[in-house]
Amino acid sequence: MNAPVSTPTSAPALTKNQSLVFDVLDRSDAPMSAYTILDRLRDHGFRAPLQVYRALDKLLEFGMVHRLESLNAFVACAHPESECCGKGHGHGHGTVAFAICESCGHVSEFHDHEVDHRLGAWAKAKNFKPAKTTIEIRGLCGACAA
Amino acid sequence: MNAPVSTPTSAPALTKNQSLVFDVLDRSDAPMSAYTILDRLRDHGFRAPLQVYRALDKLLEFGMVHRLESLNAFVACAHPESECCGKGHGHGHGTVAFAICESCGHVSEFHDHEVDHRLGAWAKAKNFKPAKTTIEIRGLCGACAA
DNA sequence: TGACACACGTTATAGCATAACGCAATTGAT
DNA sequence: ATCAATTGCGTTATGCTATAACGTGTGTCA
Ligand SMILES: [Zn+2]
Ligand SMILES: [Zn+2]
Ligand SMILES: [Zn+2]
Ligand SMILES: [Zn+2]
Repeated sequence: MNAPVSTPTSAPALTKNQSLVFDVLDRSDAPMSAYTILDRLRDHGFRAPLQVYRALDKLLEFGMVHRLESLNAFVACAHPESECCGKGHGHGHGTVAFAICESCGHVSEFHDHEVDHRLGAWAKAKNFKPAKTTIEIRGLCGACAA
Repeated sequence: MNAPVSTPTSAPALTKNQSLVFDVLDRSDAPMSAYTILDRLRDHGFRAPLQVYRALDKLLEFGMVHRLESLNAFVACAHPESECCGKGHGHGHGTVAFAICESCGHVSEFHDHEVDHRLGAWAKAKNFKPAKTTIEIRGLCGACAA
C-alpha cells in the first residue's frame, strides 16, 4: 500500500510522501530546510523529521532535488528536461552550480562545461576520483543588487 | 588582558583563544568540527561552543581558516604565504576550491584562475554580485583510490 | 572620567540530522 | 501458495551544529 504509484509520465514513480515533499519544494521560490518542509506538511499527516529526510534522500537520488550545502536547505531541480549537454533532471554529466541571492533567496541553477573540465583536469592530474562536486555562489541577484 | 597579543611576525595578532583554536586546526590532518575542537581544548579551559565559534569567526575573517560547507567543519588555510596570484592567506583575489577525500579525510586546497573567470563571467552576464563562492569536490584521494 | 569597542564566560535555546525499533506492503523466487 | 528479501512508513529518542542573550573585564581615546 505504500509502494510507489506508477504514472503514465516519464520520471521515476514517487510514493505519496515523496510527491508531497517534491510538490512543496517545487512550488517554493526559495530553498527550504527539512524542518520547514515538515511544517508545511503537518496537515498532510507528517509528524517527524525522518518522514521528510527519507523522502528527500530518494528525491536527491532521483536527481529531482538538490541540496544546498551552504544553506542546509533543498531546492527542486530547475533544469529543463533537456539541457544542452545532458538529460535534464538526471544531469547526465556535468556538475551543477548554484547562485544564491542572500537577500531574496532566489536560486539560479546552471552548468558550465569549462568549469567542469577544469575541475576534472585538476582531479585527473592529482589522481583524485571525484564523487560529488558542490559549487555555490552566495551574493546578490540582479534585482536585489539594485 | 584579553586583548590580542602583538607578535613580531606578520599576520594579525591573535588572542589566546584564537591561537589555541588555530593551533588545533593547523596540527590536524583532517577537517574538524567546532565541537571536536571544543573537546580538544577542554584542558585549556574551553567549556562552551561559543568560545570556539567566536574564535573561528575571527580566523575566518582573517582568512587563516576555511569552512567546509559540505562537512560543517573547518580547516587551517593551506595556502603558501605567496601564491601565484594572491597574497597567501588573504586569498587576495580568487576563489579557493577543496578536494576532500571521503576515506582518509585529507583536504587539498587549490585555486584555478579559469574556474574563477568562468563563474565570474556567468555572474556578470546575469548581473549577479558574488559575495562568497564555495567549491568542494568530495571523492577519493589518489592514495585511497588505490 | 566617560563612552566605546572588543574579547571573554555562561546558560539557555534553536536548528539540522540520524539511530533504532517495529509494522505493513511489494516483489520475486522456490 | 509461501517464504525471504526489500522497501516504505511511523514513532521515539538522541546527537550534532549553531546562535541568542546576558553580564564581566579590559584597553582606547576623546
Ligand atoms: Zn538540477
Ligand atoms: Zn535577490
Ligand atoms: Zn586558504
Ligand atoms: Zn584519502
